[in-house]
Amino acid sequence: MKLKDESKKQAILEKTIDIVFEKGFAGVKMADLARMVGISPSTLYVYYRNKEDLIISISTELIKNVSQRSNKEVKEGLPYKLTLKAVWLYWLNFGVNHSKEMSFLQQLKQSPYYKLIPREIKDEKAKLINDLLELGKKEGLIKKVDNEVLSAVIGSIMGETVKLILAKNIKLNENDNDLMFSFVWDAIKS
Amino acid sequence: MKLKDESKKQAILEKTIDIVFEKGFAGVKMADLARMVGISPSTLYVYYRNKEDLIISISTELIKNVSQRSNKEVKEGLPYKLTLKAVWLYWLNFGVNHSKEMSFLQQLKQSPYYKLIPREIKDEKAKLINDLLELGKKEGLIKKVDNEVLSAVIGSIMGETVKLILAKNIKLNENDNDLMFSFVWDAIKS
Amino acid sequence: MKLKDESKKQAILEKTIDIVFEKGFAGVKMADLARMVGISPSTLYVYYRNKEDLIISISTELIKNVSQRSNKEVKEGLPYKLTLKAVWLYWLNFGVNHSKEMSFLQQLKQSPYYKLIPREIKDEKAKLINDLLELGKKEGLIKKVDNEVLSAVIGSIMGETVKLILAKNIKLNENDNDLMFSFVWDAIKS
Amino acid sequence: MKLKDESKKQAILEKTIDIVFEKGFAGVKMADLARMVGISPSTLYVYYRNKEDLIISISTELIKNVSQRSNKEVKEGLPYKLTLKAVWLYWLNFGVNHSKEMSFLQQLKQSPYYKLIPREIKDEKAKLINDLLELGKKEGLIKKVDNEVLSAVIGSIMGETVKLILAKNIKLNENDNDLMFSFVWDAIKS
DNA sequence: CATGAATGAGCGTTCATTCAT
DNA sequence: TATGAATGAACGCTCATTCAT
Repeated sequence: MKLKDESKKQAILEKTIDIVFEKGFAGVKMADLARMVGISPSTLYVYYRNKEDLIISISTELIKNVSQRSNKEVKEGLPYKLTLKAVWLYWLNFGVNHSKEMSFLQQLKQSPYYKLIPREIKDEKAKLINDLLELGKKEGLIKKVDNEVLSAVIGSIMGETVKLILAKNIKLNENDNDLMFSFVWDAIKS
Repeated sequence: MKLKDESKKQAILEKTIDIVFEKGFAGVKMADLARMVGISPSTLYVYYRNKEDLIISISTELIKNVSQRSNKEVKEGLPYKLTLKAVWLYWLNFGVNHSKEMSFLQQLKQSPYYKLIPREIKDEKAKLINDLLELGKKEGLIKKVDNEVLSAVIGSIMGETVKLILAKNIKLNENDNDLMFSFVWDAIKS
Repeated sequence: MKLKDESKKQAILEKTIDIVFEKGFAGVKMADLARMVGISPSTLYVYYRNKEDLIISISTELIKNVSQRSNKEVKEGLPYKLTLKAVWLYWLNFGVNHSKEMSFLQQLKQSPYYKLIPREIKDEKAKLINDLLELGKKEGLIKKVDNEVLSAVIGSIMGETVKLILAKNIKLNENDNDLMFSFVWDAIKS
Repeated sequence: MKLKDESKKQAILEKTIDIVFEKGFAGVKMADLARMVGISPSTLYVYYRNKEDLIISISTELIKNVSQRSNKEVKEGLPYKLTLKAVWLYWLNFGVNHSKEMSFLQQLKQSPYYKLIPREIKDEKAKLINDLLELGKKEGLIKKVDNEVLSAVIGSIMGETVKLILAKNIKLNENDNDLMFSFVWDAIKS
């Protein structure tokens, strides 16, 4: 398998996500990863300085990707609750359709690598939801609680919801969407 | 250091929890653990067949302990919401006062060891809350949703809440209790 | 080959010296060394924390050994020149009969490990000769030059002399001894 | 960076000497060297078959350079001791002013590469001093000892002297010159 | 019961070298 | 001539596990 430049980096990224999904961060072995990509272990070190750099770079790339995409879900002019719902649904769908990436990001937060990711990258990911929550609080629509608490609650509900949807192999219909969002909305609305 | 059987097993359990709290499951090294307990690495194999057996046994023991304790919190004759709140508060307090055990159980769920724990043990942990949720649904007080979904939501909110309380070093007062429980109740009530 | 404790450490020491003699410090490979001693590479790490620790420990041991032995060569009551000659001859003989150890110590000085050896160990080795040189200067017998210069000159002459004796397979007789010492004495006498 | 053949070879030579001075022969990494020269590692293989060839070629070049230069220091008609002193001083000055090259040549002698250098090149370096020593012996001025012994003594004293001068940052004045040379002369004179 | 000694299997990483362009 | 990409062969080191005592 002779792939070129960027596509090889892409392959490394994908296979790493696969491994983390199946075996967690501790299961990422450079030799295994290389074999899955179809390259020599030493070739990995052409692209990344070491394992840590590989994980951090891939994490950063992933966070940037999903952050950019979810920003596009915010349409002007919608009522607050619907905007929040749109973002929520986007993330829920993303989580269901990109469960490996979602799993990667969740496991990342509890891995020792998380603290090594540049603050600006982390902030980028949190900015959209934080802005939304601030707006909701200013309009008196949601509980006046620390953003960290609110977004942790939302995030954890979403994570578990995605896991359960996937585990039970449910297709999301309109009713399901409403139900799932009601957990969030009811939890945080004032 | 001369310890009798059971107290040595207890020491192993405690030190393992300490390590998982500080470094996660990947940080549990048989040699380190033995040193912390004050015994030889080979002695660990007198008590447990191998590392997996050690982790599984300790996890099982821990789950049994906390399950038994929370059962005692259910008093007869209280209104439903208050019973649920009592259980919630018990767990919240437990999480705050036994943060290491709590952390262990949370990390366990995402570790490769979780799937190796006997189903009956996992069920035992879930039984109390499942019974409570069934009751609530029968009385029409909470959303008619799969118990797994509901308990996952409750569990995840609690986990994050405990984390935040500990991170911010907040003492729980009556108002905080009410606020935190409102997240849960508002989320699941019908 | 099943050796016990101290004899195994001794075997590691000897084989390490052999390797340094034949291939220099850069040629010391943990796996090679282990094979030569007849143990597993990981067993080396039972005795030494890592390669650096192994080299430093062995160097320290060696320096201590030879320092102690040469101290015994100083007899009271001899004229200064003869005392110096006795020490010199002791070292020359030691160098010829323990050429591997000698080579080890010389190569050590130019290896990156030298700076990691505790100062007190290095001082111990230099103390005897420094004391002798100080005495010689006080009695007006040798050049009033920095001890470091003098001992470097003596040491370098000795090192080269030993090398040449070995290369040419010369047996030392009384005349040779006198000749070799004359290099040193003539160089430093005032 | 566009360099012509010879100047690129010169750059490789200089940077190699720099590396050996700073980190020793074991510290010469083809990739590092290439980066310092401003070329690609593979370009090194356009100029040299492999690392060994590179080291040997550079060593040979260096030996030739310094041999040629010191030959010019021998003026006809001077008394023997002064001729020897002139050569000695030339080398001492060379060692102090070209400490990197000097260090390279000294380290070379103890590196595994030394035995791979053609005998004729080594002889070329020794020829001048050997001729001088032969002359001295014929005139009955210096000890009738093997040239190798004598030149090793002279060389080792010089090496240490240069090291000490550099370490102590001494400027050479007339007295110092005399003192240092006295070590040599006193050692070898008959 | 307890352990000191030993190890095999594996991991992350380095580096001289090759090769198609 | 020059090089970017790739790699095989090592190397230092870790760690769960075994075994004789």
